Amino acid sequence: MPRVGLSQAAVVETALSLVDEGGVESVTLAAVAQRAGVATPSLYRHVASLGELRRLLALRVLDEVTDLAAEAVMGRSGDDAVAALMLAYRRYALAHPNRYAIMPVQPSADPLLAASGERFMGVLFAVLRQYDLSGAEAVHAARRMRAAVHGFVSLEAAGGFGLPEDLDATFASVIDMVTASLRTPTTPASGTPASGAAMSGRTPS
Amino acid sequence: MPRVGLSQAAVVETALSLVDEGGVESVTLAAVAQRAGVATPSLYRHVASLGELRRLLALRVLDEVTDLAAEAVMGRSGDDAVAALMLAYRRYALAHPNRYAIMPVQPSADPLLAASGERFMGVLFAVLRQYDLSGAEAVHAARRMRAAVHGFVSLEAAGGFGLPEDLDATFASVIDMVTASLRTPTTPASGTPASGAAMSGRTPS
DNA sequence: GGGCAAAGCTAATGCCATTAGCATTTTCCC
DNA sequence: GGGAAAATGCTAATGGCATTAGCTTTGCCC
Repeated sequence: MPRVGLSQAAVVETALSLVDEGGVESVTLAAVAQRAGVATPSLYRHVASLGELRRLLALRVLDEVTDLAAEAVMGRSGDDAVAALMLAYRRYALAHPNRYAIMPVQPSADPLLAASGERFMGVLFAVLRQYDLSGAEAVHAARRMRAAVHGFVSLEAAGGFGLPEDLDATFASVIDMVTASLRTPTTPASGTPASGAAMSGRTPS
Repeated sequence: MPRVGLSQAAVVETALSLVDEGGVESVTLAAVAQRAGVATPSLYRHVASLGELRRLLALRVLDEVTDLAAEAVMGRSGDDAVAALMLAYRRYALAHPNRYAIMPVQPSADPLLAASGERFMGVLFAVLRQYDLSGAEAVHAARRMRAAVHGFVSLEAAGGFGLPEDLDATFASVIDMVTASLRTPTTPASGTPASGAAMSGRTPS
């Protein structure tokens, strides 16, 4: 038997091609093995289980998104950096919708993903540096940004926006919405949720 | 054999309890059957397949969210209505995180979900009535709102926010971010909104 | 009380993940 | 170069699950 010369990286790569073609649910060890030209149990030499393979796929996606986001942000600051980050993020999800669908949402819960999750969060916070945000405000701001991009992009990648209106235009308005909220200082801690809704009329410039 | 007296509704209800306890992946026909006190193949009298059961679960969640959102909005308008809608939406997701995880993202694609999806979208648009939005602007606004709530809430329900800062406060700022963007008229026609920040620099490739 | 549809059951099939144990290849050390 | 040791692959077997086929029983309607 000529040995195939598999490796964990090769297994993940094969699985990734299955993700791209048919989404996560099409990733079975049987399918990966067939595509790799190997019997199913042979995969266990490179991967502990189907579950681990899935986590490795999530890691790959997280790293890809982080790399693109980090690169997009370099040499920019303020609104420009935020926009570049969000655009790069969206570009990835549109280019690889099935990959984006397995973007891990809570990487800190998995030791395998934790470090990459830190790096990802680092990029988000780095982009906020130019705004004058206190520690807690920066956290709220990063969460807003993440919620907005992830929300838009996950819906879009899943085909969730049915109407014909231009999605580029919507996303541009999402970017504006986020950057405006970063420029607008929040009223510190005065009770009711949405209390700031009262203070209207900050026009973004 | 005393007949159990199952029905599609009862099967869905049983499956829903499994969702609450262990997430969607714990919903197997075998588990539902066991909990219902019936042999697995008996379920096929009430449900066409596991796939259909999953879609019925998604329908249920979509309807529950829509009901709560619709009720929250009644008798309110403007920022107040938007805040109430978003808060009710979040309240549902926090009360039933595993249910929210199966909230259908593209209901229009499934005949079973399409009508409920329309109703859901109807609530979103109804809430925007008080703002002076053109047709296209209303679509962009509804998408922003949906992206922001869904993004925040899906991340939160999945445990995606690891830092200790108060999530109620973050969500309040998300509401402010959205309402502010609704109050701020977008510059019409002369280039897309955010064209300056968003489009000025695209990262290579 | 007889018949009929609905609701349930058992048996069987096939796919999948996973484990155990065996064969073969590669590596690496001398 | 040669041989042990580790790494890589294989076949066989197990058990869970969804699904189908075909049979039995129940409940109801007249």
